[in-house]
Amino acid sequence: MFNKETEYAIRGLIYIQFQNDLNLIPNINEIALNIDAPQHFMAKILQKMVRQNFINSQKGKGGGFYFDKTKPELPLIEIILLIEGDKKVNGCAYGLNKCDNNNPCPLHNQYVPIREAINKLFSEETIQSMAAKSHIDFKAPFV
Amino acid sequence: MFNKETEYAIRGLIYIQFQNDLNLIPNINEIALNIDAPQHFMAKILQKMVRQNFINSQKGKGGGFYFDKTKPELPLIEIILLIEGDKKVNGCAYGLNKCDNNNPCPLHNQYVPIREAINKLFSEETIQSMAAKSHIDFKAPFV
DNA sequence: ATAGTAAAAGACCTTTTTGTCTTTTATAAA
DNA sequence: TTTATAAAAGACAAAAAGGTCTTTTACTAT
Repeated sequence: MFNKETEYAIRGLIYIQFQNDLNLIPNINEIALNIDAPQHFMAKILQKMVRQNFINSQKGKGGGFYFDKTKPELPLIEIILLIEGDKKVNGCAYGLNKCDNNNPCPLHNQYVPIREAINKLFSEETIQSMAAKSHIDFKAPFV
Repeated sequence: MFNKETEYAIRGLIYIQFQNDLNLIPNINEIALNIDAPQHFMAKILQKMVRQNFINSQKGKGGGFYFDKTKPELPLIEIILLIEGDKKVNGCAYGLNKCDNNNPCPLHNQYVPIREAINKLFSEETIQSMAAKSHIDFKAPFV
């Protein structure tokens, strides 16, 4: 469904939120280890998240990553759009650049409702709602 | 939704079927041109389709590609599985290797019905049913 | 037969994605 | 104020996806 970068981003953010809920601020090392992502690749991804203001970071001893609790929840779709772009979520499955009700590709009519369901799911589901569904035993479920 | 190879494969096969319906056997040059794919890349893809027995080919003057009319219709899912593999269509969106009702990822319950709808669509829709929905004016809709 | 045509095959190249390594900068605790 | 720590930055490398070019093989129409 998603590429690696998006997958790591989602898992990493959920891990951060999950730890934040326990009043902890995890660092990259810990995050990468627990969500099974390459450490430095994960670092780059989280830098991007910080630049986008999805999360905050703290340098130095005791530092790490955390969500601003005063901000609204972060829907998955924002992460997907940032990393994979609009085509991933609104593009034509057949590859037409303009594909709509007036100019439908051979898949259009059947595909549209599915695409809408996907959009709905990823707009409603947030990092916070997903963190709440996660297990305490977060470790190594990706093997 | 799909990678380039799958997209070209689907479009190419539909083009072939569409021309076959007019009693024509298109060659690679014509196919690539009309579906807006790179010629030699398209050639490789169609070779794969021939090896899988999805289509037949004919070398020499007047040659090209065609479907065996005595065979059943070709569902999209077979092409997708061949090129992108099972994960594309049955993988966990969150990246778990085992994700099921007993061991659900935070997206599982909401994602499963969508995945099933996608599977249903691509199992029911065939190259032949899509060719039947295509326009005579096949050319250059991909710009 | 043979000449022309079109697919098959395979070597090669480019771009994107994924991943690694090293250096720099900021911060907090001692 | 120094030291340890952790994020930021950026150069580099490997692998995968996407694409090109050339040669070989097979076939068909003449």
